[in-house]
Amino acid sequence: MTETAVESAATESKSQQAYAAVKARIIEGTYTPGYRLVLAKIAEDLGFSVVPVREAIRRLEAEGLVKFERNVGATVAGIDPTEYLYTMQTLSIVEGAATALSAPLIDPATIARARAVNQEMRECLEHFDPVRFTALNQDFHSVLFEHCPNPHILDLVHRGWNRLASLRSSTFRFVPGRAQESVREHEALLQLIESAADADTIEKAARQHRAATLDAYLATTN
Amino acid sequence: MTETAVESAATESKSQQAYAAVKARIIEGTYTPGYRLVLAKIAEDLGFSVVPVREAIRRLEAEGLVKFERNVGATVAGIDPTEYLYTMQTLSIVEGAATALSAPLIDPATIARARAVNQEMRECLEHFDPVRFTALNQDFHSVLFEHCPNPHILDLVHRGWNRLASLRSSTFRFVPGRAQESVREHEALLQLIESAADADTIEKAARQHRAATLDAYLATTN
DNA sequence: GTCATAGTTTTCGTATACGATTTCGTACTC
DNA sequence: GAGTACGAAATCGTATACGAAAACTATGAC
Repeated sequence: MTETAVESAATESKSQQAYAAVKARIIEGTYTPGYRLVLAKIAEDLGFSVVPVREAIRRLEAEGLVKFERNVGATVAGIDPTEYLYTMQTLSIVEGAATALSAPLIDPATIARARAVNQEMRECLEHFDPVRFTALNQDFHSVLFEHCPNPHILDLVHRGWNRLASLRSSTFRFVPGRAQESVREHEALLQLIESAADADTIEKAARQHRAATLDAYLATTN
Repeated sequence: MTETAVESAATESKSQQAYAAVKARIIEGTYTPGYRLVLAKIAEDLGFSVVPVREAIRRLEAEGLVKFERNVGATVAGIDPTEYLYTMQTLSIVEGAATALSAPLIDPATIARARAVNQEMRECLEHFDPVRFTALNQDFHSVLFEHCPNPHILDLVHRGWNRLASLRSSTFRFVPGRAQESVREHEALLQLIESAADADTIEKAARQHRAATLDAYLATTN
């Protein structure tokens, strides 16, 4: 479920390849926030010309991963705490909605898989492996969203995740105190889904799950 | 508040101009869904070369207004009823959230302005002016969102609106029966905001306001 | 009359080239 | 020593050009 680096078949356009390559580098942390993305340099690294690279960068800009300034250039976006707040708040809303929409379509087997992921997360806590924990956290929700009936909302969720991923090596980090609660909330969420709770209850729980992490962050800064 | 056609100052990059121009044409209905956007042709129309046009089209694709297929070309997106459902559902969620977030920041003067817009909408109903009604409807919500504290969510709202606008001349239309209810719901919403109702109540009302239109549409097709 | 096939045309995809703008470094002035 | 002005370098923005893929059309076989 981890994103493979993808040196995809030549059937993909170069702009597509450039997009995937730069995006991967941002998400995996090679290019950290503030890193200057010089078109010519990236083009040379990837082995093709600037036009497709430029297109890729603009696409990343549309997703909020890159900040582009006219006649100046592109940089990896966003260490701004305000931006973090916006992203988390938005994510809280769309994740809540995605969970509520998906819940009625989740079968017991899927619940079991999600529970297995959550169990792994518990183990990560014991061995203190925050990187894997974060990845699993995303996997957990991905499992829940597998049958999400609205791809638009799912897309918004993914965009939010990407944004957060790009902030990985910045000031916004894994909060140890939250992690244990997070695992507990996951289990509570699964039980709500199993018991076919009404959409509203599930949405609130899922929303709160994300919002609590934001609150934990805000608490550390105030 | 209506979008002026904008033959903006030459201080804007051509790709930016192309983006605005094509977007405007889609939203105003010159390019209807299915219309084929040939890069070379648009470039010639606008008086510059294909590269910036290409970039503009890709940007519009990211916003969902255009569908782009490798080695085939671009067409104006989306008359698909499914797509309409996704968009409306998403819009219901993000508008609900935007309204709830904005509500505490709305002052009496703003309420008054919103009410004035709503009054105009009532008059539009009497003269049967659906085009203006639709525009005013957007204005109404724009007024409410003026102080929305989360620009990301506001951006999602605008994207949804643009998508809907692009569908204007398609099968999804002004539903006369809904319009009267819509005006009533606007007033109810204003009263909730005035009375400082809790965020949850406001969010539900705003969400339902959009969802009801979707339901009305679905009722006509079933 | 329908289907398959080959050739033509259209259109996209990307490389290269050059002009425009910004930035950075240096020298000069106060 | 601080600030400003000028020039050089870096980088972006767009035009043009050509190769590649797909779509269209016409021709022929069954």
